[in-house]
Amino acid sequence: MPSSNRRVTQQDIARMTGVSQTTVSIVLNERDDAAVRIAPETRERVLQAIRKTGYVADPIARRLADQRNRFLGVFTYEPVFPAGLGDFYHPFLVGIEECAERIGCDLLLFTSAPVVDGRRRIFHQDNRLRLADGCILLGRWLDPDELARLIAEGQPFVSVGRRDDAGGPVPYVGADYPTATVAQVRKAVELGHRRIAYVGEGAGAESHADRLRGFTTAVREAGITGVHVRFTEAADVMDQLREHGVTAIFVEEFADGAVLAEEAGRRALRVPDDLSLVALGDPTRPASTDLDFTGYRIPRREMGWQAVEVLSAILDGTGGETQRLLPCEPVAGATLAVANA
Amino acid sequence: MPSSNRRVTQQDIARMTGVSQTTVSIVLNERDDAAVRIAPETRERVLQAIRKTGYVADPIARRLADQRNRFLGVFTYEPVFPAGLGDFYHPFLVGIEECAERIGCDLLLFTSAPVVDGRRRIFHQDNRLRLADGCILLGRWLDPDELARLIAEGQPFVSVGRRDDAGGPVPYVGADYPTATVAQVRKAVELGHRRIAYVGEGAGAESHADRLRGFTTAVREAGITGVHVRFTEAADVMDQLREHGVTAIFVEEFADGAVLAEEAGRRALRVPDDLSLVALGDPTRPASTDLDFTGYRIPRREMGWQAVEVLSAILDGTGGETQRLLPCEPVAGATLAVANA
DNA sequence: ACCGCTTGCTAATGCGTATTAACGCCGTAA
DNA sequence: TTACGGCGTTAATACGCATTAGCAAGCGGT
Repeated sequence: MPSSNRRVTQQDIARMTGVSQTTVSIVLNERDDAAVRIAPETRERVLQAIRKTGYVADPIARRLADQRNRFLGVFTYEPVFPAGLGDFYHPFLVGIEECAERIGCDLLLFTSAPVVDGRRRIFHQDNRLRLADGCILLGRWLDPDELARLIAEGQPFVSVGRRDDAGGPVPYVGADYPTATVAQVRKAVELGHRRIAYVGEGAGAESHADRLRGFTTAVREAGITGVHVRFTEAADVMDQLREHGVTAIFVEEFADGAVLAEEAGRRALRVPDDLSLVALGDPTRPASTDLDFTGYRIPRREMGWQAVEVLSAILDGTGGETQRLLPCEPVAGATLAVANA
Repeated sequence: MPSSNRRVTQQDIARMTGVSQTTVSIVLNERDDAAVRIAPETRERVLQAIRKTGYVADPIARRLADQRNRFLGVFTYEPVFPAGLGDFYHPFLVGIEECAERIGCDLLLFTSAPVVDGRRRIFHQDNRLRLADGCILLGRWLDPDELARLIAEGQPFVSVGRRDDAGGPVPYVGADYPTATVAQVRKAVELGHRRIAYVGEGAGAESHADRLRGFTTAVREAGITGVHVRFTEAADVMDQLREHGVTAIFVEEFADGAVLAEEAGRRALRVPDDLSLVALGDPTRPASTDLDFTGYRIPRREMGWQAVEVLSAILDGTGGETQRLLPCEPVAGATLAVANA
């Protein structure tokens, strides 16, 4: 019952028991080496003092000695807890947290990263990434220059989502968009579609490029016609698609799919009877629709989980593949049907 | 370009620059005492080395020496990122993150706290709360023993949600349930209700007790009849309420309200024509209902924000009220109408 | 009596930072 | 010439813990 304000330290316990601080540390850590041992009665005396005072080792000092703080940083260009609902990032974080809990690490959210030109920056006046043992990077698009610098500086990190090389291979856990997209196109081909379209950027973020690549590959493989249309305005896009005689549309962004479906309705086109729609992934923006879209699901939670797993392996120096692609789960849905045009 | 795995230290910078570790520390902390000063050119040399290496002070060491590292801890008894949707805690975290970003602190999520007896514990073998400068505690119910210990040990923390004294006043930012509840009851009274009920625990968590207290106060004030029924099964509860001739029900839990509305429907009772329903706060569990409930909204985001504000004040030693109650915003809704019984 | 071995413990050190006291230098006043 | 004070920097230390090397005592064997 020390009324003093100061925390009880091993030194205090040592003095109370008439032993050295080292002894207290040894007893605490239950070390049973041949090299260092403590007589049972001494051990008991120390333990009693510990119990009496309610002593707990200071985690800060412990980690100083450890050379590891067991913090995993989480960096996102947007706020980690977005204000908007229908949150795309949430599942990743669920996986990240679950795995972090499992391996006994705390998560450090870099909320203090200053916002420049409308988004956070990794590198800035005082880059706090180093505060953690390693970091998870989250975002549809990561600045290649910043990635390159991370690699050059040898900072342990893992990206959620595949990334192109940036002056070296980038450790990542991504979704296998090409394979998943190819599967969707094949399904459409089997249903008789011969003129299909990819609607979206198809470039910029790796996840977009990967989808388009899968689309293009499958189109060539099947020997059918595939057009690529950037999304601008629903009416314009739909005009173009109709001109090309497209019967199935593959949308990069779920939300764009919802908008196109609406436009189709306006033109008295039934989905999927007159026009098929396939959503290449989950909504990244809120989208309102009653349709049960055909497409695939990004294994977000699993990606988060495995990203932490890979990071952990990197930190432990355990070998292992540092680039992983996870399969997307197909969703049957109700917007893809037999071609009819 | 140090390819070594070790993190860069002040000592490294010092060696690179040909100065002492002390000098580096001084430059870093921008100390401008009369007692200790550094020539501008030396300072510049050091700063360049720091920039080149991307050095950041080890937060652990800093905290050991300095007692501060600009981390704010966030402790929750449940996972911070819950798997379920319709997440009750999310808005609190949005506010917490926003304010943390504002004051330039990073957030440390204590995901590593081990689960004992089905929930996380603050105190255990190595309590990591101290790793942060201060902590935000989140949860419907916080163990009073753990709170008492936090207070006794003088750990800086703030609870989101009002808490009873635990061996001393608990710093908190809570919602003013009593006032908000009184207002709802008064509204019902004005509409002619004379026999009303409170459905819920009304005890245990402070937030429950506060609601019931408001209810009781208002009932007494109005000189009407108020009964308290614990929620068990919808049918049972409804039976009891009908026996008492209740015309307006105040539910502690939104979800229970939804269930009761359903039960009412089963008995051909129209809401609100035959029976009024008031929800005392937002859903804490997912609830499916088409009803636009009358009641009030808990200022969750604002509570999170202000909790960080209070914590920051505590850490700075700035005075100020450490117990705040925020008003709840009334929601007109469509489930409270003129009494009819 | 000496060596060698075991047992039980401690002194010393390092981890990375912040702080304090002090040191050497230079110029100026006494 | 000496004393002195401002300037720029550093050596030393503390923080609380873990770890390593090593010390002292006891004991059996030659």
